[in-house]
This record gives sequence, structure tokens and C-alpha cells, in this order.
Amino acid sequence: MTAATEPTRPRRSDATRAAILQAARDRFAAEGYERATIRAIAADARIDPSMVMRYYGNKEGLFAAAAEFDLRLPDLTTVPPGQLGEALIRHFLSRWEGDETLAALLRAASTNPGAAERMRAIFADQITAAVAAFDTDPAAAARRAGLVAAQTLGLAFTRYIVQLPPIVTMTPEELIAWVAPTLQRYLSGVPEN
Amino acid sequence: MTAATEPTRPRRSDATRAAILQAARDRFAAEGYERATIRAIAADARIDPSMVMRYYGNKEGLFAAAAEFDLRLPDLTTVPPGQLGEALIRHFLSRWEGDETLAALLRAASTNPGAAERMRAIFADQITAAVAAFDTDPAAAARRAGLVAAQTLGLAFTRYIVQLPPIVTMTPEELIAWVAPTLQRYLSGVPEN
DNA sequence: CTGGAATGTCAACGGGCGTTGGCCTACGGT
DNA sequence: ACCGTAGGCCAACGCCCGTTGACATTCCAG
Repeated sequence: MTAATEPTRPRRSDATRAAILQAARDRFAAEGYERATIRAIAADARIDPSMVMRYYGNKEGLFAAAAEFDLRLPDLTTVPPGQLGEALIRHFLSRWEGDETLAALLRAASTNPGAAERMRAIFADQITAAVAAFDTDPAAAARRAGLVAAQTLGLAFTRYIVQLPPIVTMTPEELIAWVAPTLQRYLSGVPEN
Repeated sequence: MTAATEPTRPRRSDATRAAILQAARDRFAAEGYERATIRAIAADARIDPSMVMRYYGNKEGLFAAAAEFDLRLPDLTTVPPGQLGEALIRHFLSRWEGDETLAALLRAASTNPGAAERMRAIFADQITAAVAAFDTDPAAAARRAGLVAAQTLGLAFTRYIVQLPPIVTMTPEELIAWVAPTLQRYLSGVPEN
């Protein structure tokens, strides 16, 4: 190895890398994994398809880079216990509107095993960890996290992918009003009332 | 035209047609629209790919035939109002387990506009019609139907497509116990309560 | 100023896809 | 027994895909 280079000296190609990643997210979100072609992504980014290969190895590598996603869940222990549901759904909605990474992940997870695995990891790990803060039974916490994921992903699926008219039409505040109590019960309630 | 033939005289090719349809449903459900190839479907059905074209015109026509789906919702007016949620989720679960058509539709709806349109039609029309039986405000009924679809499709998506471990592990009865109250509130409750 | 590394272009490959049209086979009405 | 026709196969077409390797250009350290 050479002597330690400056850790973050900007490379000239960083702009290209970023352009590719942005175009990839757009295409993956709009068309899903298999319909989004390397050639179209490269054209959007105004470079040659071979550059995509140089920087990301292959299509799977590109998707892995483009679908990097963090729910950025807040620390639920600082939220009043009665407002957990509202805090969660509010956070999810604001996290999605304006970041198409989740749409890309959702579309791709339907057909691409790697994307499905990524989705499992994100929702199982991150939500379960957040829930585990106040339900100390691991199995119960996982179940609660799964139910939250089911309601949450269902909302995202119908609003952003299928675009079911009544769900698309509803304002964030309306959605919050309806869904918050559901999440609240999944987080802290007991089954069958 | 010739004189009216017997309306339902079985053609010799009916078995082939059915085999193609079954193979198509399997492949579409397992791999989604674009990964499921006509060639693979034909191989599963042990016939030549050109037969698929002869009988279904093209790939879209085949999918349209394979994704024919009816929720077969029961008449909700005969259900005690307090058990609407449980009746619905129970019906959905039994309708899905063992019929992969919905999985095919779900997977395909993520990437195929026609499949998404079909999904919208099924859930908007059929559920809305069922809900309209006891909420006479059309806009409110559509909203309730949308929320039911969101929760329901989210459950299907996490259980059959993404296969989120805690959701896959739960028994139908456990799922019913958790989800029934949610649907009950979406059907007959008021927001933020 | 110079030479090597970084950045980017170009043309082509092998392969799989949906789809087509021609040809063979065997059933079944007359 | 005949033969029209429905059912089925085969080979090929044109297209687009992911991916590759050779070549051109730009940058920057020495």
C-alpha cells in the first residue's frame, strides 16, 4: 500500500457516480428491477453504459447501491406511550414523500429475491429494534414489528405503487388519523381487543 | 355463420388451454410478469411456445386470462355489524391460501401497468360495493374500502411476497385476532379515536 | 514537459426474449 | 374410406438485454 492518502479527497468521477445513482433510483422506482435497463439509466445520466459496469460491477451491484435505505426511526422511548402510533405513521409518511428509494425497493422486492431480502432486513431489524425498547419479549416484539410493517407497507403499496384512488386522494393528515390508532394497537395492544 | 352449434361442446384443446393457464399462474405468481417467460410456461405445460400465442394472442393476453380473479366477497349485510372485520379478514385469508392468482396479481402489479389497473378495479370496485351496502355516503365508502385494501394487501404482500418472518410464522387465527379489529374500525369507525 | 493513471467512448459479443409462418399429424363428420 | 380442419411442432426472425475489451481523451504528479 502507499502511504495513507487523504481519506476523502474528492475524485473527479464522483459527479458521474452520483448522476448514475440518481438515474438508477428514478428508473428502478418507476419501472422495477427488470424493466429498468442499464442502457436507459446510462442515457439518463448522459454517460456510456459501460461506465455503470466500471463503477458498480453489474446490475445487481447498481441496485444494491441505489436501494440503500435507512428508515431513520426516531427513538421511541422519548415519545409519550399514548402517541407511539401517531409518531410512527407521521414519521413514515414524511420519510417517503420525497424519497423514491422506498418505491424502488417496493417495486423490486416483488420480483427480485435480493431486494426482498433487503426489505426483510430493513423492516424486521429496524422496526423490531425500535419496538424492543418497550416490549422485552423478543417474540412478541417481532410480531408487533411485523404487524406494523404489514400495515405500513400496505399503505405504501396502495398509495405509491398501485395508486388506489381513495388512498392517493387522502391527505397525510387523514391517513394519520385513520392509521395511527392501528399502529398504536399493534405496538402496545393485545389481540382481539 | 353456420347454424348455432352446441354452446358448450368440449373442444379437444381444452386440456391444453387449461394446462397453459395453470402453468402461467404458477410462473406469474412465482416470478412476476417479466421474469415469467412464455417459453418457460410452455415447457411447464409440455407444449410448444407457439401454442400459447395461438390460444392467448400474446403475453399480455395470457396474463389477462391467468389473472382473472374474483374476491367472492360474501354479502356483508347478513353479517352481524360487530363481526364485519373478522368476517372480512377470515374470508380474505381463506380466499388466498391455496389460490395463487392473487400472488400473481400482486407481483405483477408492481411492474405491469395493466396488472395494476386490474388490481385497482378489483379492490376499488368489489370492496367499495360491499362497503356501500351500509355506508351510503359514496366518498366515505370509497375511503373505507381503500383503507381495508391497504391493510389487506399489506398483509398479503408481507406474508406471500416479501415473506417477512413474523408474519409468515403467525397462524391464520393469530392474524385474524390482530387484524379483525383494524378492519372493523376502517369499516364502521371514525378517524382518530 | 511528460508519462501514466483516471475517465470516458465505441463497437461488438452471446444469449434470451416475444413472436411468426410453414409444415406435419391425426381426429372425426360424412 | 375420405379429406377438411383443428391441434401441434419446428426453425427462424428481429430485437434488446447485460456485459466486455480495445481504444481515445483528460488530468495531474514528477
